[in-house]
Parts: sequence; structure tokens; C-alpha cells
Amino acid sequence: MPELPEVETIKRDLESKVKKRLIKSINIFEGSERLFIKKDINFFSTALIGNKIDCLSRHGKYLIFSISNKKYLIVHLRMTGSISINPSNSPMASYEKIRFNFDNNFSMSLMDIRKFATIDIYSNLVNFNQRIGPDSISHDFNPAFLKSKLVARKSSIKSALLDQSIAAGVGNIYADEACWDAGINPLQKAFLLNDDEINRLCASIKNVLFESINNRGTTINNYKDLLGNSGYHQTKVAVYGRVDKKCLRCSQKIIKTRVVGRSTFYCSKCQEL
DNA sequence: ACTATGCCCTGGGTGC
DNA sequence: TGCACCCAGGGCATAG
Repeated sequence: MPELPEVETIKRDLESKVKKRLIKSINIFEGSERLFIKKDINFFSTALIGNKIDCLSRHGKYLIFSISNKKYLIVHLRMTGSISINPSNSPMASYEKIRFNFDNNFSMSLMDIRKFATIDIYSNLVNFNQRIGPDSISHDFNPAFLKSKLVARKSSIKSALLDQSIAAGVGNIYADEACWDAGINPLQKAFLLNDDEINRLCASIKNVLFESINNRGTTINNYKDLLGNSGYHQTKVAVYGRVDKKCLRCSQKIIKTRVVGRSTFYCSKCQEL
């Protein structure tokens, strides 16, 4: 499931393949109806066909293609979405939902088993940037910002970290990893964190995200890069999915519970409530 | 205003 | 071997 490091890996690999490419045509495959946030597929096609991709960026888990006509194509891969680059005459891939054919006889394809992925066209990013908080590896995501968001937050810190208006790009795996790294119990009420804990948590979030980027992301279930390869960070994961195994710091058994409907893993000894 | 819950979706795994 | 169930979780709609 692509979170920030996985989307960042895709973005870095994809950038040189799509930058300055002209979109000649688009193929839309069966079962792609849910992909389009705005149901008008004609609007989608006319906004893109004949235009170039100026550059590619990422905000949280969203991929943002800046188009030469000043519009933005925004892609979210959700749970099982993936992207690949292939010659335009390649046969349709399994679960392929949409294909963008470029002017160099290559194409960018979006595949998705579970049909949760979304694509959308924006005329500007004002609303988007208001809805999503600062990217978790940016300078704007810092202890002062985090404190401002947690001070009145009655829910658990895990719930707060999954809120994309707080920690954009953090998902279930890295929320647990960051809490473990910082020695904070994911069930702790967010507003109870003191300054020292917020400083540690902020640093830990960045640490686990940067480390995973260096390892090309974490492949637990579905994530694959542009070439269909897994990441390497799953071998470095400290708590996620390690129920009943020994904590890497204190050898206590890792506990599994559920927080806001998500599997949550922590060490009861070094992440005391 | 804030927070919690259910839903979407399908392949893979498990237990009988 | 087959079948029925359960689980994975991001973001949104809805309820409280």
C-alpha cells in the first residue's frame, strides 16, 4: 500500500519518463468508472490530450502532474494502485485502468486491483493544499506545526498521524514505525504529548520516511515500483506486522491491537502509556 | 466543531 | 479439493 516513501520512489523513477512528454491519446479500460472523481470522462480527456507534462511532484500520497495548460492531474494509488511505463503497442496489462500515450511511442499505465485509486483534474491547487497538510518530509512539517495540531486533539496520536491534514503522507505502517522510534504509545491521547515527545515524534516521522525512501519503500502486500519490483524497507520494519515477535530494543513481545479500524503494533515496554 | 464508524473493492490466506 | 469466511486500509460520507 503506497504511503509517502513508496509514492516518492515512484515519482523519482517516473519523472524523467514523463517530463516534457506530450499526451497524444488516452485509453480508458473497462472497470475504470470509479477512478474518475469527476464523472465526466470527456472533460478529463479534453483537459489532457494535446498538452505536455511540465513536471511531476508529490504531496503526501498524491502524485501531481503539472500540465502545460496550467491544469493539474492528481493521482492517488490508494491500496493497490500501481504505475508502469511501456511501449505504446504493449498489450493491456492485468487490471490496467487507464493508459496515457505519449509522443515518443511510450505510455504510462495505471493499474489497480481493488479500484480504490483515483485521478482528478484541478485548475489550481489552492483547495487541495488547504485540505492536505504540509508534506511530512518538508520543513513546514515541524514540531511547532505538529504541536498546533495536537494541542486540542482528543483522539489517539495514531489517529492524529493518519489524518492527512496533520501528517500528509503518513499511513498505517509508518505511523506505527514512527511511534515505536519515538517511544510513544500509539494509543496515547494526542493532546497529552509534551514538547519533548512532540520533538521526538516529529524527528522519528522524518527518520522513518527518509530511511524507507532510501530503501525504495516497503512492500508488505502489494506495492511495486515502475518496473514491478518490490521495495527493500520491509526487512527494516521494527513493529508493523511483528505481532508476538521480540521488540528490537527491549525483547518484549510486540502487541497487536486496532486503532480507528487499523491494525496497530507497538511494544508495551518501551512505548508505555 | 470534532470524532468515530462503515463502506468501497478483490486477492490471498485460513480453517473446516 | 472446495468452499466460506476474514483480512488488508486510504479517504470519504454519514452518524453521533
